[in-house]
Amino acid sequence: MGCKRKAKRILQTAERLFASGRFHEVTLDQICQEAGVGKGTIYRYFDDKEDLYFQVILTGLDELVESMRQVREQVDDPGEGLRKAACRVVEFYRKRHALFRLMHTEQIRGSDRKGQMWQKWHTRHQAMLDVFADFVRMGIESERYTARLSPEAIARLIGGMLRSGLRNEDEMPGGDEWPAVVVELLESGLLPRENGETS
Amino acid sequence: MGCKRKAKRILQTAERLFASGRFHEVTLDQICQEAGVGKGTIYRYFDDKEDLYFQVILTGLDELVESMRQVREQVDDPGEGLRKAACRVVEFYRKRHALFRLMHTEQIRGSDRKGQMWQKWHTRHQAMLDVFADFVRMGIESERYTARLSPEAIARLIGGMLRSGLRNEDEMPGGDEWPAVVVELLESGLLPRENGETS
Amino acid sequence: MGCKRKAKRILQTAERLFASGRFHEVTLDQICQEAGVGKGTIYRYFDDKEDLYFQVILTGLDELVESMRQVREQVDDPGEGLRKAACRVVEFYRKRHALFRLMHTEQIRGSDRKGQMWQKWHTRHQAMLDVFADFVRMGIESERYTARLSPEAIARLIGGMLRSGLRNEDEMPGGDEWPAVVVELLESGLLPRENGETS
Amino acid sequence: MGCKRKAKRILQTAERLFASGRFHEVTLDQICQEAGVGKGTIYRYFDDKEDLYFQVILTGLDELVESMRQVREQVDDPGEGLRKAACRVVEFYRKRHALFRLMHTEQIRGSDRKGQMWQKWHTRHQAMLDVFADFVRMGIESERYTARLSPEAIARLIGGMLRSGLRNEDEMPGGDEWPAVVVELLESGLLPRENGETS
DNA sequence: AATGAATGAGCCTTCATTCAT
DNA sequence: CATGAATGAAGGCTCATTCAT
Repeated sequence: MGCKRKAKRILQTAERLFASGRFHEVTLDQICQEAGVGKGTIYRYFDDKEDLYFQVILTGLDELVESMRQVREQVDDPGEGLRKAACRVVEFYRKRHALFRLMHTEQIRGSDRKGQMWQKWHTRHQAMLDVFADFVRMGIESERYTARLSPEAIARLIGGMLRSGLRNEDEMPGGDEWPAVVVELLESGLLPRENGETS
Repeated sequence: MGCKRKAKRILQTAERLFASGRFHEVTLDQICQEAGVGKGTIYRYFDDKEDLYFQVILTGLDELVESMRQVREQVDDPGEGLRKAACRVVEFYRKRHALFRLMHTEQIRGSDRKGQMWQKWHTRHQAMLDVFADFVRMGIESERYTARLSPEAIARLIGGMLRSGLRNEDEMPGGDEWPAVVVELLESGLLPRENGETS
Repeated sequence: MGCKRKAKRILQTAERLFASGRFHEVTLDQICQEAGVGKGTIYRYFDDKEDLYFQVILTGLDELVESMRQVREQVDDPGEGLRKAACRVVEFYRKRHALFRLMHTEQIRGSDRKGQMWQKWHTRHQAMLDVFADFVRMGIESERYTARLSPEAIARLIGGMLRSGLRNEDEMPGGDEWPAVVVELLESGLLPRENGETS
Repeated sequence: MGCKRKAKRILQTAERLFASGRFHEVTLDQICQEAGVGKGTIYRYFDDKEDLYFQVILTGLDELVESMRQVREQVDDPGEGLRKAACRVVEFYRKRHALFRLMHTEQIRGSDRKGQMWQKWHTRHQAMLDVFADFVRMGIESERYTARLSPEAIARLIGGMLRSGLRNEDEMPGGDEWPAVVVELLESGLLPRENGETS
């Protein structure tokens, strides 16, 4: 039966609200009100407010990770892979704008339940970055790329650039191309090349 | 006389505590306790908890901006400028680790007082990025650099990479060199060069 | 069901406590404690402490006004009407001694929410005095009374006398008669009459 | 030396401010600010906030009592005495409008220091009313007045009427005459007289 | 004597959580 | 299962009072 329908509604509403304000500025009253459920219902599906918060994030990240893995399986060329993956990330966060803010909140390390949650966040975030890292590694192993940094480090740098780009899309080139442009910049660098071709 | 001494103490304590937990997890009791001042004293120097929070951020950013501007005035070469500026940012955040978390929290836009605070944050953040953008522009105008992105956009990308690097310094090359390495990567790109020189 | 039961309990307790001390001397802790409800419950039924305060007053005044209007509908003779109305006022305040203090507190004029509350207070207070004024007007129109003051002014004077009497009932004639005696004094005056009849 | 100057300034400012809001709405910061003295200075002349509050009231009442006693010594005729005393009260409160609100606040009975203060208030208030009572008694003893109420009770009634009149001067006859008119109403009554003359 | 920065007890208010219906 | 009235712990904030200068 639609017993998970309500959980879904709660998650969606929470995603929207948590994105519009800080944790302590969003009340469970707001969430259950806008989700159209009773306040107690939240506690039937989630342990507490913190749990709901993390479920929103983890559920979202799961979708993104799944989407990224498809790219890795479908593309062989490192450059194309990085570009597609980058576009995939940006597309995802454009649609789920609310999630964007949540995902990149600084985590608090700890050993309690909250710490375990961040552990899960870490795993998924890593899984997403691994797609970038895999393509970079592929490029290095095929001697197409050369770099003084590890694939993992480069993956993080890509992540950082995409994040900055998303936060300021108005400064980026229009359309859906900018993630590709960013990746190409990383491939070619700022210094002009003799055989200037990039892709 | 040391009439501002207390305000300083409060700011420092608040910086440390706000960095160790989210806004709502830090109580004014903690702050005044660890700062060694009475609770009311906080309100002599700051409007309220929110104001204190912002002052911590803005005060920190001011220091960083000042430090960055020195680089711009001391260095002429674009590449060296970018490297030094990048190192300056990383050095700053290493010393003020606590500030790092705070500075990159997602801002909430608004027209009220909180919105005005974020406006100020924006101004300072922009001023910091402008140093990067200026060096990039310098490089482009001297035809040393070539890029399909605006200097401002590239500045943001650098900022994003540094942020990612700082959050995962263990994955970056050891020592104080990695910011320079990151800048060099951006300069040279991943694709191998015929005349392999980098800087 | 008894969903308003708690609000009633809160109002009654607040009436008693507010009457025993000034606004700032009564704490919500006292109120909810003595009312046997949780502190948060107060805020389910009232906006804040100030609102509770005004609701106590307005609710009480409503009862009095209702009681007064009955007198106006039941009595035709001006003198009898004034006497009965006066007795009604005094009886009411004797039973609701706590309310007496509250009702005659000086109001603060203003245009904010507090001002609106006092506006409501004014309306009800006026409605109560109108009963007196109506009887006086009736007496004047039937040429039974003659006066250099408007019925409204006389109504206020009656109100003032009753207030003074209530505050010092020990100086007034015993029993329930003194309000009637006061009205009769106003009717006949202090100067002796040739045909000494009073009522 | 002018060491009492400051106390005077504080009293005057406090009188104005206490009249403009309730006890808890007036802060010592406001008072010392508007009085142009340091906050600590208040405590050199007054025990605490409560003490200052009462000193404002008592000081004012003392002036009024003094003024009333002059009337009693200068006038012999009961009617004229009552009229002059009534006018004196109204004149006083017109000039010291701020005091009016304070003087008629309901007192809280108690045995502590606050209770002692109200005791003093009572003494002065009684002294003021005694002037009215004395004239009434004079009238009764000279068989000019006849009444079923004691002179003290009638004095209170007069006080009550004047209070009501003051609170609603716009409803009273214009000019300075209305206190006299009120007293004359009490003398003559509402019922028409055969030999209609009043004074 | 005068000042006003500093204090901290105390209070209002919020809101996550519970549980009777 | 769902609800939302009730709860009370917790925290932001105020302001009377003190005391070093």
